[in-house]
Amino acid sequence: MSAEDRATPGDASTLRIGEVAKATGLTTRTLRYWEQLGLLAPNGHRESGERLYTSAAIERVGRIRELQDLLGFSLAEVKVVLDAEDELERIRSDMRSHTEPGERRKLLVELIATNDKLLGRLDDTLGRIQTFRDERAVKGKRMRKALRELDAEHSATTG
Amino acid sequence: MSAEDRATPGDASTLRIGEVAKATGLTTRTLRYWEQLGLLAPNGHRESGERLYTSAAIERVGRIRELQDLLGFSLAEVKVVLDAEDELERIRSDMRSHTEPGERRKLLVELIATNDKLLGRLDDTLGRIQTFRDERAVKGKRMRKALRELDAEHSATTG
DNA sequence: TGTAACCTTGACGTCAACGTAATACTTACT
DNA sequence: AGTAAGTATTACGTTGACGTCAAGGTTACA
Repeated sequence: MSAEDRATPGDASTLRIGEVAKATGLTTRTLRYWEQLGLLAPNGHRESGERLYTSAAIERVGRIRELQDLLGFSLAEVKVVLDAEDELERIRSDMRSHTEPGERRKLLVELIATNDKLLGRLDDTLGRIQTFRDERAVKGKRMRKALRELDAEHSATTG
Repeated sequence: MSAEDRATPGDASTLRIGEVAKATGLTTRTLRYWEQLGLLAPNGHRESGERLYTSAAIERVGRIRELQDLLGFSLAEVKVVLDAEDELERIRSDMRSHTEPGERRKLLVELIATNDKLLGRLDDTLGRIQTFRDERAVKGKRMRKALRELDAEHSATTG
């Protein structure tokens, strides 16, 4: 019967959904929801229907959180990025497969465009946050100066 | 009757809510909602109750959007930052008021702490986005290399 | 073998940040 | 003065990203 299972169920590196949840700090609900959105699929299922993951899922969760929290992407946007990454991985591991060179080239060009677009977006965001940061730094200096003046005034009064 | 109005209603620089909306690209609903949250108050009202703004409101909207979109702050977090900024402005314009120096100093120290905290958060975010960006750049280079190799292979076949 | 802990699939609830619609008054323009 | 366009308030609807039961099957360990 173990031959029926897809995800090497006896394997020590096989994780149940609760284990992935615990390892990532997410809830099982979130993991199922993300699966529903096509962000994170289990490696396979047992006959009972139980989801089985590998440790790669944990890394993928980290990637998703990075995009979600760090860059403020919606899960739909995250999916676009991850799909591109997956596509790239597929192409790279599939490089000498039976796929036609023309087709492969087309995919690559598409990926490069996607990547460049993302890079542009990142640079834009970086620039704007940098500007904002610098403004803040200037304000901080002004505030410290005001504080020093206040203290000098006080010591002049009391001294 | 015009003497009853608070916000210099005949003034050319006085804006109705729809004008602010048009100038900022927001809806009037959003402006009223933000007002409800204490983020953006009109400069005054007409007797009819109509809200009246100045161009400062437009700048403030920009500031809110910056915090909201750029840094991914919730409107509650935005409020904290804006309140601090307002407080600073009040202190600066009010520097020789009747407020006690001790009190002013305390406020200033508090503002500096808030600002430093925000700066730290910004730097953290900047660093992480930078890392992410660099990863992407590396991947881009790899992709371009793969593309070149693909093209070289093809020209070798056909040439 | 029992049974507590875990998993499954629904399905309804929640919270932020608005959208949208209804009703009534005001402003602006002809 | 008439009327279209704008505004106010109130209130219910929506969307994303989950939380939280409920009912029932499965796993794992004593």
